Formats: sequence, C-alpha cells, structure tokens
Amino acid sequence: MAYFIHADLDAFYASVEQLDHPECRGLPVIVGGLPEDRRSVVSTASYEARKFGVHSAMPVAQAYKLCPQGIYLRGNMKRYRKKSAEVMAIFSDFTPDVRQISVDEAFLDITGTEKLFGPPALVGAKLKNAIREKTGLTVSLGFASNRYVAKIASGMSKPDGIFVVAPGTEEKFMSALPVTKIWGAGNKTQEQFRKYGFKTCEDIHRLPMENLKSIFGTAFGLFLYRAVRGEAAEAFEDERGTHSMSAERTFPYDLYDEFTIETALFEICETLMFRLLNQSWQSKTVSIKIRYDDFSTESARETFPRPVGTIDELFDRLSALFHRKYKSSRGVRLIGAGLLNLETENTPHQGDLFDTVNEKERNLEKHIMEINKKFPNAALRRGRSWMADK
DNA sequence: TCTGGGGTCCTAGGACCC
DNA sequence: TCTGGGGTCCTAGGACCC
Repeated sequence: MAYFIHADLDAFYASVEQLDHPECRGLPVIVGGLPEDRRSVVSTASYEARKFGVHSAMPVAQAYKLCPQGIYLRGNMKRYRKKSAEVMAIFSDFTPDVRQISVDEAFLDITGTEKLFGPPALVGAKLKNAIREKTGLTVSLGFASNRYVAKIASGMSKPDGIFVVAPGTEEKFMSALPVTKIWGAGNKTQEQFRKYGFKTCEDIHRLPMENLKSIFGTAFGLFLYRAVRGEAAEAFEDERGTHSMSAERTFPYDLYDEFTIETALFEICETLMFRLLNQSWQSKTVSIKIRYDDFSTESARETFPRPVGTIDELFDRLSALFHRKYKSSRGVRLIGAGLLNLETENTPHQGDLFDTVNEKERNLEKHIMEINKKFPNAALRRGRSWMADK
C-alpha cells in the first residue's frame, strides 16, 4: 500500500528571517519588497502579518495600508535556498524518494517504512522534531495514499500540524471539502464554480464525467472528476518532461524608449545564456514577452534549426521577435525572454559540422562565466550592458 | 490596492505531409 | 473545382502553482 507525506514549511521566507533576526520574532514580517519599492508584491507574510489581512501575491503598497507597523524586507533567496537544502537533507533521512516541488515543499514516499519509523503520527512527530531541532523551522504535514490528497491534507494542518487521511477514506475526505480547497482550481475556475453553483466537492462529485468534460474541457474535466474522488492526479504522480528557463524584468515606471527596453533585453540575454551554459543545456526555441502599461501581455516564439550558441546570437533572435510584436506607441512595463524545450548539450543538430564561427565566442562566454563564478564581485560583463551602466 | 519572477500544462488553430 | 482524414509540429494565449 503506497503512502505519502506532503511537507510544507510554514511561512517559509518570513520564518527564516525571524530565525536570523530574533528581534523580528512575534512581529508581522512581510517579505517581498519595501513599502517604497514600486510594483513589488508580497512573497510571504508571517502569521502575525496575516492577521492584518496581508497575504502572498498582494501588492506591497496594499499590504502597507493594512499593516503599516509591519517589518518589510526584500528577501534573500540565497539564504532561503540554503535553508531549504538543509530541510531536504533531513527529509532524505526518512526516505530515499523525496520529490521537491518548490523551495519550501516536498513529497516523501514513505511506502513500506512503517517498520522503521512507526505509524503516521509517530513518523510525523519524528520528522517535525528533527526539522525543528536541526533548522529551527516548523513544517506542516499531510499523509495520504497519493500525493494529491497528501497535498490537500497538509493544507488542512497549517501551521505546524499533522493531518492524516487514512487509506480508504480519501473519497469521503475530499467530498466534504469546499471547492476552494481544490488544488489546481484557481481564480478563474472558482468563478466558474460560482456560476454553476458548486459549493462543495460533493456538488462536483454528483456530475458524470462527460458533463465535467463538456463544461471544463477534456483534460481539466477529467482532473476534477478524479480530484473530488481523492484519486491520484497523474500530473503530480509522473516525472515531468519538458523544461524551460526564463527571465523577465518589470520596470519601476513604464518605458517608451526602445533603446532602454532593448538594453534590458540584452541583460536578460546575458542572464539566460550564463544559466544555460552553467547547466550544460541547449535550446533551439526562444521566446519574448512584452507586458504593456494596461497589463495586456503579448508573447512570440520561434524555433530555429540550430541551438542558440552565444549571447549575441540569442539577442539577435530575441530582438527580431521583439520588433515583430512591439507597438512603440504603448508604454512597456515588463520585458521578458525564455528558452524552451531545453535539451542536454551535445544533442546533435543539422549544421553543427559547419558551426565553427561561434565556437570562439562560445568559449569566451564559458570562460567569463567561470571567472564570474570564482569572483562574484568582478562584474565581468560584455559591451552593451556595461555601457548602459555608465 | 494596482498587480513579481520562475516555472508547468492545456487548448485551439494553422502549416505541412501523406 | 467546391474538396477527406490523420498525424505531427509549431505558435499564442491562458490558467495555475509557489
């Protein structure tokens, strides 16, 4: 009988800050941006801050109105990633099958570990103790016979709790929940639920699969049909296939100057190219994203016969796409770019034999990357973005 | 109140081929 | 002249998650 834990660190970024800064403990801490930072949003609010109505994804400006006495921080991802790795290492002491799904969440397959660690309540207590003692953090745990239900269960246990769904009771557990608890049904879908008068999962449970498919589409209809029955959602059970990487920048003020936007695009190219080389990946498909002042967003992508080799080549491809889309009369609040369908390096491509021109430049970029890794403060960069700093 | 950044997956429609 | 059906690849946009 399969059995899983979903583990979710409580108010993770805010908790790390309170750990590192004891004077912040017991106070409302909001990580995401300072009140004076334009266009920043809340990443994590401590439980003390949530009492004021502050929550994730809320504009910091709004949070400040609700909670002017809060402690506002921009956050330190490096530090959070380090703490996250400590926690994941502890998970690995309990089972070799740990599937990390974000910086503060993981699924643990504990099938067959009962002899070693005991029944769920006992494993849970041991896990929570180990994490508190070794890292100073608290975690919420959900136990169930599949990952999807375990995820919902951990949500019920927050903060610092344990919620166990006994095998065989998954369907009963899910049916009783309000539709707002369905993981994978966000704002737009909740709006649909209201329109159809669906309040609890039981209301959805009553409908035949065919009705759900015709209302919500084939894939999502099937997903809902299974979710309200407490059945495993395949997307969360399978190893995921495709990979992409992207970087974007929201400007503090809307930009109307093409050169400034392109300079930001070039810096994004540098970021992406270094990350690509660093992870030994390659990509033939590039994409750009433009968000205008009215928040409308357009994107464009193109697949080329050969993978991107250098920063300049990436910039040329992206810049062409940008000009195909860009409406110069409109203010731009965000520019972004991505590399899609990543493959491991050395995947052969037609034309590689003739590709000696870029090799020099590619090696130079790899070299610059090595130096930047060794001396993070050296700020070794290439022409265009260096000029833009002046 | 005025909306970050980094991801994944799904859909519909078009191009192209047999 | 008034046009099928299936498969594959690609693209733009949208929903969702943390």
